[in-house]
Amino acid sequence: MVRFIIKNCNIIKIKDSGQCFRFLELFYDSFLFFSKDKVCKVRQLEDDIIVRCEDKDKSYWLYYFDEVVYGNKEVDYEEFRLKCCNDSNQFIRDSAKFSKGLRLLNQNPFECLISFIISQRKSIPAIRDCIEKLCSKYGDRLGLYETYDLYAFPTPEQLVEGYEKDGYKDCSLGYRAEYIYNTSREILNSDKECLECLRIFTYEESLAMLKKYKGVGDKVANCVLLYSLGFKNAFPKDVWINRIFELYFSDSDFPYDRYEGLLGVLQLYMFYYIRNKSI
DNA sequence: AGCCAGGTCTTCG
DNA sequence: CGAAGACATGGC
Repeated sequence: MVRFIIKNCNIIKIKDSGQCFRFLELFYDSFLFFSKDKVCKVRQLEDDIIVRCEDKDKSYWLYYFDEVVYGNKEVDYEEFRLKCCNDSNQFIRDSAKFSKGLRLLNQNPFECLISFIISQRKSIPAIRDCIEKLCSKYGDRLGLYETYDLYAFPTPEQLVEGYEKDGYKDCSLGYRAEYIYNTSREILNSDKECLECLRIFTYEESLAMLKKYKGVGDKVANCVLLYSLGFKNAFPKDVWINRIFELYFSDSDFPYDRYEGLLGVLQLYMFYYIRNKSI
């Protein structure tokens, strides 16, 4: 096991930001986070987090928490947030003030894609519930932590087999089951984990390729680009963002230019703020 | 009972 | 193009 600190990072805000679904609350400041077939334990300090994981997974989790970025330029989150705190629009200022320590994650692309296919017309607790059912039913069992059985996210192969066996029965997926099956099958049949390759294409190219999967529209595709493929300028527009635009911005005066390159971080701040401010 | 949930697909003009 | 309906399921 290895331990390391990530500075200026708030795991409680991250888990409430709607970008990831697989975590387990052990205590108010202590969580297990899951990604693909890996687990780590995270504890919140004042402004930083401590991560504990297997030695071999250290670089995986550093990347997951966007602390180390291969190829791309690293984001100075606090610098960006302070810039947002100076915006002329009050909603942007309030969102940024509320979001100190929040950051984007680099999730596994397949897991992210399936998760956001499930997300359509479901509440966040319902999404989490569906995903956990898929994992415990079709994913590899990782072991026991205290009283919890831990499972990996299913591989494309496991999801293909699972649907052909029982159609994801009892996973509450409804009409999404077929979307998940078709997507998993296409990915399995197209030269292994082609999703990772999308990093090297342009935003427009990768967006178009994701939208070819049935059940993946503009919003889901942008979530996958932003939360798993390093496209930090992707800007998913869901019902909440649309509400924000109606309430706080008159037609097309959103400051896209001012935040060009990191629009996805601003989107995260606004989504997190509108969903959590009253709590 | 009826509406909504981090939408997308199909169909029709 | 843009608008309108359909789509499974569960919670309130």
